[in-house]
Amino acid sequence: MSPNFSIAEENYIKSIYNLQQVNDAVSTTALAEHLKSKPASITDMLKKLQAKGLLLYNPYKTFRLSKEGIKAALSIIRRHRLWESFLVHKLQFSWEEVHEVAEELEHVRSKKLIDKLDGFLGYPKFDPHGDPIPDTNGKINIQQQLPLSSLPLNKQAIITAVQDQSSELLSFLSSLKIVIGTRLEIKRRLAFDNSLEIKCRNRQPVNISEQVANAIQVNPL
Amino acid sequence: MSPNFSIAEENYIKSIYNLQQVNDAVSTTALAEHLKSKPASITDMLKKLQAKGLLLYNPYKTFRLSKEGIKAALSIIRRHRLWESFLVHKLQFSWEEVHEVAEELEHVRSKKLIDKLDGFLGYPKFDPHGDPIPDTNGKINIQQQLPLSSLPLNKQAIITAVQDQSSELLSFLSSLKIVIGTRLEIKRRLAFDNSLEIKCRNRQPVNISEQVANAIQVNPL
DNA sequence: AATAATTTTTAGGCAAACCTAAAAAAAATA
DNA sequence: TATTTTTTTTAGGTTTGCCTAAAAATTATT
Repeated sequence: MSPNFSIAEENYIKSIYNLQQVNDAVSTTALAEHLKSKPASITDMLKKLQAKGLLLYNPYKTFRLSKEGIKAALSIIRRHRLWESFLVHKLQFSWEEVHEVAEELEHVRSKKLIDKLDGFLGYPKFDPHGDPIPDTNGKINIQQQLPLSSLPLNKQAIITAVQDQSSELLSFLSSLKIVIGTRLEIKRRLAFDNSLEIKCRNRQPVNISEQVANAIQVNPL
Repeated sequence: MSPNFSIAEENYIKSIYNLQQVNDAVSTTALAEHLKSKPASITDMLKKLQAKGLLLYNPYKTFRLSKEGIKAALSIIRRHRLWESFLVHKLQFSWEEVHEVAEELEHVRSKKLIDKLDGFLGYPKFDPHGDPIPDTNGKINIQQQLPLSSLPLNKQAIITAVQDQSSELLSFLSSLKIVIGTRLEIKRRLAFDNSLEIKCRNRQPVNISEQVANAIQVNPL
């Protein structure tokens, strides 16, 4: 008897989950931006989610999902990622265009459908973006994390975190379109300074220093 | 630029389409029953649909979809029937349990998704219930209708109508679990009385008289 | 044709999910 | 610490889609 949430609620739950993966707790403004809505609307929904026991929330403070909320989030994320896999592997959608469609499909709430789809796809462990797919029970493969500098040559990996107090590095990387979630591999390792030539999907390779590579955490696929 | 309808609107359009297939025009009460809602709610929506040019409607009279409305209906029905096919043929859902899930999937409005799904399924002409699937342009195969008595041996067909004033025949047939929509084929034709041995899917064959076979209209697959 | 019964619409409300503008609280700064 | 700035919440409003109860129109019956 897993409870049923409205589409709006599901979107909030998923967004909060995604944001708190990065920052541990979420602010009203951040969530409003993520959902392209207004802070006042967020407050409305926070109260509803808290009343349902999905959210740990004190007025004027940041908030995060409860155990229950995380369970709900993982089930929504499972649906999303399985549909993305279906779209790419069965319907030949390209990697970039699946998100929007999966965003709609994920709201079809039939456990049987999703479990059958999972089987049809061969119980994939990762979606086409390299993100892990939670299993029927909501268990998600803990992402193995290592510094980019220790990633073997030509092995694909996803950026999971960037160690950076100043956020200078973060903005440098994001100017290169390298952000958390970006999939990349190392094409070359230059011996004289240990700098790396990295390649993101279909983009031109870029060169980064050993120090930067040490600060980037990745999850090998 | 096909216009986008809300889920509620789509459900109304589809129900009106289905009802007017039987009766040519639809009444407020009939639609309310079909949608499990109340007549007053129907009136509300009728005004909206008329304002959008989807409905031919005069207050206190029966109504029907406009050209535009039929076009919209066919696109929704296309989605529904393709998803039903997917569920049965790819995910091994049984024939009876697909409707509910397809009811949700049909509201995912991505033409590209549906056209790709169509290709993935091999451009099926009929859904698992035997109902015809409209093509990308909304063209639907007109159901060829003939009396069961003229159906060739071993050719599958779907019952589309039963000619019966008294409804005595209808209740007799439904006691045999033979209703509109039932899929069957003729296994034997007995020469001495022209009675037929018919077989429905995985059930035991039953025998029906020539008169009954004349009253049953079918659509060969 | 007049009246009764049924069907449909109108009127007024409700809940969900959003919004803007103003008030309150928290955080940053002088 | 006091003040300013930023963030969050409250108050009140909108739209969509539904509801009930009463009024109006249509249909059926006498």
